[in-house]
Amino acid sequence: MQDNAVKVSPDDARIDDARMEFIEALGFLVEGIRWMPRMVGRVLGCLLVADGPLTQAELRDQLDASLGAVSTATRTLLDKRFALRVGIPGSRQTGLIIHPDAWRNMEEDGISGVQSYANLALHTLQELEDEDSPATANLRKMNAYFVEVEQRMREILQWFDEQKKLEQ
Amino acid sequence: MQDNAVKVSPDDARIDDARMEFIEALGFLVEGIRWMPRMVGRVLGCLLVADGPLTQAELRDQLDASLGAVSTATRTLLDKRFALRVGIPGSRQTGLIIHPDAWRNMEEDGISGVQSYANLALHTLQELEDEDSPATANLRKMNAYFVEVEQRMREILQWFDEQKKLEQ
DNA sequence: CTTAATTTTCAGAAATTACTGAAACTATAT
DNA sequence: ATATAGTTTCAGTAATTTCTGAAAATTAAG
Repeated sequence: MQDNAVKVSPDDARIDDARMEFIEALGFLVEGIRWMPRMVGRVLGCLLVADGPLTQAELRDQLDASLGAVSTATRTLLDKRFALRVGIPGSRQTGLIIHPDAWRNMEEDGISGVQSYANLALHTLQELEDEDSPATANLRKMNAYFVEVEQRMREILQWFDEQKKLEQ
Repeated sequence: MQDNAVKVSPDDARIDDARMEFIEALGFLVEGIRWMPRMVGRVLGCLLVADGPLTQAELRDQLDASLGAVSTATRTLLDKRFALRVGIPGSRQTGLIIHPDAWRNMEEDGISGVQSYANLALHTLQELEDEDSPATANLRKMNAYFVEVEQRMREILQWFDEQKKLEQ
């Protein structure tokens, strides 16, 4: 039927536009994170809106980038446990998918950064031998804040674990 | 008394070392944030371990940096509401101190970043017209995560407000 | 083992970032 | 009003980042 063929194509195109917009927008957001080039965000975006594993060659085609850039971005996502490799039986290709725990892993990694700030303040407080000055008051406030943030981040990890339980 | 004079001086030196270490360490931590040069962290560090307002000239001396770099870092800290200007009566100098709500302001700013991620996922979901695919499942998980984080960050703002009430 | 598809690594180029030092600007004390 | 201490801006430079494209390495099928 002609009607059908005419109708489906534009729909598909619109969906592709939405996905491409998402990929580029995520690229910009991720670029706002240190040591996260835009390409990392774009590859992450591709994995998020893909309906199955993607090879690096497919990512290169979708993003019109070099294989080198895709490989580097892929490594970053694997290192950060945002992406996962999956084998494709009967093929020497390696598929990439979004890690099932990508966001939980992101949260987990964030905790160590927050701890660095908390520990730095605490360590300096100890060096200053608890004298009572504006400086030590500042450091105590700094430490209290980052300890509080860490606590909340741990609660988010628990939230993930409860979610997972509910799914099963 | 000689004993006193001999004893106090090394103590002071040790304290200064501790402060300088703090300043440099915070420089490195802050350098880990996009669009935050190390100098911003160092100036922030100076303000945190200072026992009173500092002028830009004093910051330059402590950090052995150029006035230009100090001025730019100062502007960044003022824009982000990490630092506050205080007038010094009878002087044309402007003092800089750590903002009393520095960490609360940091948290507040962080929320808009998290919202960007949540909104991007939601917007793309709407564009994809709630089809039921792996892609939309990914986007729903992404949105749920960032909404959850936003909620926790708002709780931290409340925690700050409660703290402030207790202080008074 | 050989071959071919795929991935990684790396040199070089382009773009960006962050500093210095000097000149321009601002504001206050006299 | 003037002089001067203090601050900002900006051109130039050094360092860093991120990409491309090609060569090297890896891996699995035949």
